[in-house]
Amino acid sequence: MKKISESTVRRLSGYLRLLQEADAAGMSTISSEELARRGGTTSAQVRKDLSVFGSFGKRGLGYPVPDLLHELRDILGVNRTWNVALIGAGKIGSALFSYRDFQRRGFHIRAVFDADPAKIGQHWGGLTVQPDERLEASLRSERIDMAIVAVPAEAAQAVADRAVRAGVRAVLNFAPVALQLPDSVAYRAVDMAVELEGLAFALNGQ
Amino acid sequence: MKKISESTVRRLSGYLRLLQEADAAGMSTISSEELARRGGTTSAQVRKDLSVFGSFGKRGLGYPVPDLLHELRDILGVNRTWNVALIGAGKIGSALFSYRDFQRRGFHIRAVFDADPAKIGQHWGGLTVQPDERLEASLRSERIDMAIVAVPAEAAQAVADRAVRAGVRAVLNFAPVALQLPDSVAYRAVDMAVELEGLAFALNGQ
DNA sequence: GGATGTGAATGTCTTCACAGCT
DNA sequence: AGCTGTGAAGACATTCACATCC
Repeated sequence: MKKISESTVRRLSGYLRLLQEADAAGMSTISSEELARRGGTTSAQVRKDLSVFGSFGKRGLGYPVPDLLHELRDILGVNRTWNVALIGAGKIGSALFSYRDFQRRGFHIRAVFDADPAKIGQHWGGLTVQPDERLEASLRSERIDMAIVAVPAEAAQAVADRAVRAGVRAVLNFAPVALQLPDSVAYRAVDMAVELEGLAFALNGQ
Repeated sequence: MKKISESTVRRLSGYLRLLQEADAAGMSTISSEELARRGGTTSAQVRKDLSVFGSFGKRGLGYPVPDLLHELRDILGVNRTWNVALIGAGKIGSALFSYRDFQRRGFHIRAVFDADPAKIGQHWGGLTVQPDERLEASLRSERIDMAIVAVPAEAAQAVADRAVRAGVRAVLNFAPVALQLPDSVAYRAVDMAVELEGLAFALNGQ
């Protein structure tokens, strides 16, 4: 199978959201031109992105919204449920937890961990914040697929290593540090400082 | 001046952080090899990235840490202070606000807004959460450079438009929607769903 | 000796443009 | 007539490899 670039996958996520909106709005068909306009890209790009996975459109008409929606869910792997653990129950962890859109999209938070005794034992939704020591046991018993790392920078590499040893195959990192993980683990990082510095750079050159 | 790609700028942010760590650790010099290893790239890439802006290294030795740190701050535009407004005082807004690393890095939150009467008037640090109606006036009087959009998806485009009309030149968007803004405005988006779907895609193909 | 800086080569991504369906 | 699907061209980014200098 052909290798798909990260930017392509990011755009596919964008198309998925646009199609959900179009579907909710009752549109039965949508053109590459329309997807491009709303997603901030070009129609040729949209067609190339989709053509890698198949021919979903009808010439002269565009793409049937419900079908393409289904296909994109398949492609991205969100037609199923993923078990997610939240490591770190601080400000960011709590904001992420209450972002219920996750659940709706099939990412179910099954466990929450923290090292702070004041946090341990708190009830979050139907879950109890577990102590750091329970990490390995709980990740295994809950068959966690993905770990969201939301601990201080100093602690991030250590918990990520432990999560990977406990069978986690994907990590989403919010700590401001570049984690070193085996290539077999899918990795994404969200870093506010990087984004703000990117904006500063853009403003700096006028 | 040569156009710099977004991925280059992202890597420069990474080098900046690594240099801060190296500086704190008392290292006086660092090689492209070392920066590459810690930053997850290659030494040739590091040298190419830096060479666009000048010759900062010494052959046979590497890069002088304090000098390169200073240069990178200049390049990225973080040797000065930026005035930031936080639009939306919900869970994400509050997590972002308390992320004091911003201040340390020169991004000062000068104003917070929300449309919810229960939030308006709350004291956050030295700031008072202001009503939505005050947006334009306050953005102008505080000379806000950047707006962080942390409102629900439905409200995001409208507040972003108003912020831009009030003179904001950069937008960091946390709402799960693609904002349409003039090219003159620097734009970055952080979207949890996109990241999680990227991980799901990676796991899906084994 | 050792690591930078950089053209040249290679690889990847995007845009063009049009044949081919509906 | 309209819009997709796709080779070919073009633009862009990364890697190689080595002359250059401390």
